[in-house]
Amino acid sequence: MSWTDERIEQLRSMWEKGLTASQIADELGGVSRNAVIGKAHRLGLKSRPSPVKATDAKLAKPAKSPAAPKPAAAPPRAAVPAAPRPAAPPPKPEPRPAVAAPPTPDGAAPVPKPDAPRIVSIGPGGFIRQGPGDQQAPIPPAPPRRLVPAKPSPEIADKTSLLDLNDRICRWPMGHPGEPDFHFCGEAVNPGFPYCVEHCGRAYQAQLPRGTRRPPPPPPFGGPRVR
DNA sequence: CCCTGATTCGC
DNA sequence: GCGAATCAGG
Repeated sequence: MSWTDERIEQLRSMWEKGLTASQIADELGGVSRNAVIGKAHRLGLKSRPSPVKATDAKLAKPAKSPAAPKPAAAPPRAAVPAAPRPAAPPPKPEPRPAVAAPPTPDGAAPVPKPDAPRIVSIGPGGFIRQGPGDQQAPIPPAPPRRLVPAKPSPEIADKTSLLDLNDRICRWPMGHPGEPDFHFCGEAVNPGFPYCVEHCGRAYQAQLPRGTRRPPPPPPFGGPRVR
């Protein structure tokens, strides 16, 4: 497997979400946990709570002198033909961070405090969608005033692969990356958005005042795993 | 032992 | 640049 832009973005997103390297490796598939960590460091995004003691700048390490941490003659790294390791085991379930939903007493006035914890929605690839209040500089190119009803397109019997993606078809992932039936929505996009009208509704969700319960939280990657 | 991330270094 | 091997803490 190679690090395509798509996969790098998934790595970034998951890494910043706090998923472990193993989980990320599982989601991406075809890469080891070490590969994920290595790539993350190469990307510059590093240093999340590590079990290993972070070397404090002030703390000098007496045990390790810069003179010769590792002498030249140290070939324990012999190329031993190890047994073929399973390249890509089937992904395993992963604990999804539950959406924070502070209980509001019935009848209580849903007054949104400025610093109240936000309920965020998760988009495909694990992006954290911003609530309306977080939109500092509106990035959406041209939010349409009115959403047209999604037109069903029965002729999408064929799956839309990664190679089929372009600027005009919906990139919403269906299934999970690495799995055999993983594909993309492929519907015509909502103009100005990377997704079709239906999936724009999943990707961009307005934050409703407290107390109002909306049906289902949007699951990333198109839904919970079925195993 | 298991897990984690960090680092090294041959490729 | 990549990632297995290795290290080191929890």
